[in-house]
Amino acid sequence: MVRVIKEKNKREKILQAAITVLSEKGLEKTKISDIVKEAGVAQGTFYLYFPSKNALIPAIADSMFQKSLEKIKEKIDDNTSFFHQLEDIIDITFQVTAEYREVLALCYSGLAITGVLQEWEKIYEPYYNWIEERIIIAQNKKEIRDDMNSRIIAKLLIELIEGTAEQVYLFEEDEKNASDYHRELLSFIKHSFAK
Amino acid sequence: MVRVIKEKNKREKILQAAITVLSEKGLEKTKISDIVKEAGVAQGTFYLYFPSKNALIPAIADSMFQKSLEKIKEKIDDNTSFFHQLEDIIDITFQVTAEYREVLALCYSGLAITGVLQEWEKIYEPYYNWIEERIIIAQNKKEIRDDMNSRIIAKLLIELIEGTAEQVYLFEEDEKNASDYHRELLSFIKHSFAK
Amino acid sequence: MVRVIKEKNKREKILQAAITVLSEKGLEKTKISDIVKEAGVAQGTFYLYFPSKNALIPAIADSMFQKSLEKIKEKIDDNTSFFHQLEDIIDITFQVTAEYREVLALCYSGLAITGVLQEWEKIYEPYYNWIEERIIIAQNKKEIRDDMNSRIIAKLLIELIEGTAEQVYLFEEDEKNASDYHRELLSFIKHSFAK
Amino acid sequence: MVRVIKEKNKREKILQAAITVLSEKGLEKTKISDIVKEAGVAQGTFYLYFPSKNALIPAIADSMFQKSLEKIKEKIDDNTSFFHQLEDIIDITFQVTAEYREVLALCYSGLAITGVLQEWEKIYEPYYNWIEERIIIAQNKKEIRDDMNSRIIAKLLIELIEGTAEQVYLFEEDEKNASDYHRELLSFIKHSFAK
DNA sequence: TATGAATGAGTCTTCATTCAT
DNA sequence: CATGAATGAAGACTCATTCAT
Repeated sequence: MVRVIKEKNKREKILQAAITVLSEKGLEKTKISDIVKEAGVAQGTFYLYFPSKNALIPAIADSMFQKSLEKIKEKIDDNTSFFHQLEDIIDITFQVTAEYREVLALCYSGLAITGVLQEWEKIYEPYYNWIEERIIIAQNKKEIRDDMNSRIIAKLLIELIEGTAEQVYLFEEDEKNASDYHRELLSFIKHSFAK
Repeated sequence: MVRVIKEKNKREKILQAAITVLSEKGLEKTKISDIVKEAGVAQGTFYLYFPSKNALIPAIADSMFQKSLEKIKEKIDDNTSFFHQLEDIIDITFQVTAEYREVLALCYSGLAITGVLQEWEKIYEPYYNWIEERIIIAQNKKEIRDDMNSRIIAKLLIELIEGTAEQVYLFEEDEKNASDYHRELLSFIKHSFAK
Repeated sequence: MVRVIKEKNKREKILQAAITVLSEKGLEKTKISDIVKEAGVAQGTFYLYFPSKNALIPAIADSMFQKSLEKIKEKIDDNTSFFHQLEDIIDITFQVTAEYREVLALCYSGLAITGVLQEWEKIYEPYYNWIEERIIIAQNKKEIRDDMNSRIIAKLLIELIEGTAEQVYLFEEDEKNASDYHRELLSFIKHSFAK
Repeated sequence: MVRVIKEKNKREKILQAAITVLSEKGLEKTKISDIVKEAGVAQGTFYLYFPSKNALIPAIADSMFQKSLEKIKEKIDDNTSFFHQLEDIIDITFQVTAEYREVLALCYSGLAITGVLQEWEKIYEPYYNWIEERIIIAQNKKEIRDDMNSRIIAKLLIELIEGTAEQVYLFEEDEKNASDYHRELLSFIKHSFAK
């Protein structure tokens, strides 16, 4: 019993160590030896759980994303208005982006480097679906205009929110404008959905 | 004189070769030796024009971006309405993204790798400014609502348009939905700006 | 009881698996993991029966050689003439070489690698002795000339027969000349022994 | 001019260093780093002249063999009798085998390991041809019996001489019997060829 | 005996960069 | 400016072996 828990933890342990080290040093400068040292396992053990260094990136992206989505789903109250939900989503996205900025940058670049851009789509799929649902519900409730392709708009919405959060926390030199971006973003989106 | 021109072109020749090879093979798999072979120069010659391999990425990004912006500026007619200009911008962005999809992915990843994310801002600066100007003009002309921070909205706008284009041409499996995305995007933005 | 038999066979099972895999992949590319997979036992089990990977080679060589010698001894009729016996020996040597060509190549290379060339001598000892006996008997019977060192000639003889078989089945591209070699070899030896 | 000589020497330098080190340590234990240290060049330089570690073996075999054959050809006097020539060939083969025993063992095992046994044939081709010529000449001169396939007998002859030399210098524990082997071998062959 | 997850030492190879010509 | 042979640091990955169960 204890054994099973241990086994399950070993992959997770390596993954967490990888996130830690990669966040600090970036993809190129991170050596497998750094990761296993951080994880407290042997060099060879890494290769029992991951086929290669590059295989880490999608695994991390997936892990990161799971957490974000969980956080969002758990915070959002289905009984509040669509716009209120939107605010919460933006809040959380900004928070998560701020907290994990290095890892996110890593994921973007890593997926591009390793040439598996399509992986993103698979990872995002549940998020797209979940947002689309909210949009359809809001359309049915007549909260927002209904002459839009809910699927595409879900993607644009996520793209816009995450892109803005990245703009603030990854590209911008300081974050003091975060609240301005936040406000403008919300306003921009509200107008887009307004009937 | 002919010689001088040739010499002057050598940097450009290497840059073009780099774009070609990088587009085909991706960042990790592209070796300097591939680039110089493609360019038809000696290995050492590369280092006469670029200080290092990593220095290529910003140079390419810059080159790419110049072309895009030029194309946009030259196509946009200042006398048409803001929304008409918007349509043109979206058109061109989609075109450029489609044409240079691999290079763009490369630029994103490359900038993240080399840790010079702030470079982006410098490169984009003129574009931000130019869009901001259009927004201010449109606000003054009362074409669009004026309760928005023109600077921030310029960034959001560019982010949204480019993000959507990338969605279509980099992440999506096929491009047959391009026109749907195009239409929804335009509609989304129009509603945002509407008074 | 059945269990005991099974256990006893486990070493043999591993040895056979090793022969199979090594014949297919060669020494360098064969991993212990391949062998145990083929044998259907666990990785650690290998080390219950063999102290190391290199220990396989002499074990295989020995096993191979035992079989060959048994086959030869059982086929040879002591009552026939020396030259008739020679023919049979050549026949069998050609057969065995043809059947186990990869394993033989392996044994040669393996013995050289592990630096235990002298092992060969030990393994061949019984064969040398046996051939030498035949030679002495034939000398006593005046079937062949007797001005030769029976010990040395036994070695030369074996060397020549096996070398020729290897020439045909290991080095030659096709085996269609096997019978020519066979005939020339026999004739060559006969003349050597002739009074 | 000096430059050309230098270039030509660098590959040769590495090859000689490889022979030295491999003779001492064997294939498995020899590291590229040992070879380049011995050769006095950089690690990477090795790969400018040889595609891999394994590529050394055929190159060494070839080099070794060239030297032997040259030595033989230069020593043999075409005007002497076939049997006299035979004696010289045996002499030289014994000498060369004694001198380069480790390298020869290496070549045999190495070619087997790397699975390129057929290379041997290509390398030996000129030697086979040269011996065959002598046999044919001797047949024409009626020095030896002419009811033999000169091609095959050339191979058997070489096989027998080299095999015996290896027996003496590679497998035998001490070499004090060398002259006995030498005498028996010559006698064995003479009888084979006798009319 | 049997297992197979874990170990970690060990090395081949790559490739950005340099510099003598 | 141009060359391209030479450099050598650096690290991903392998795999024989061990040992707790």
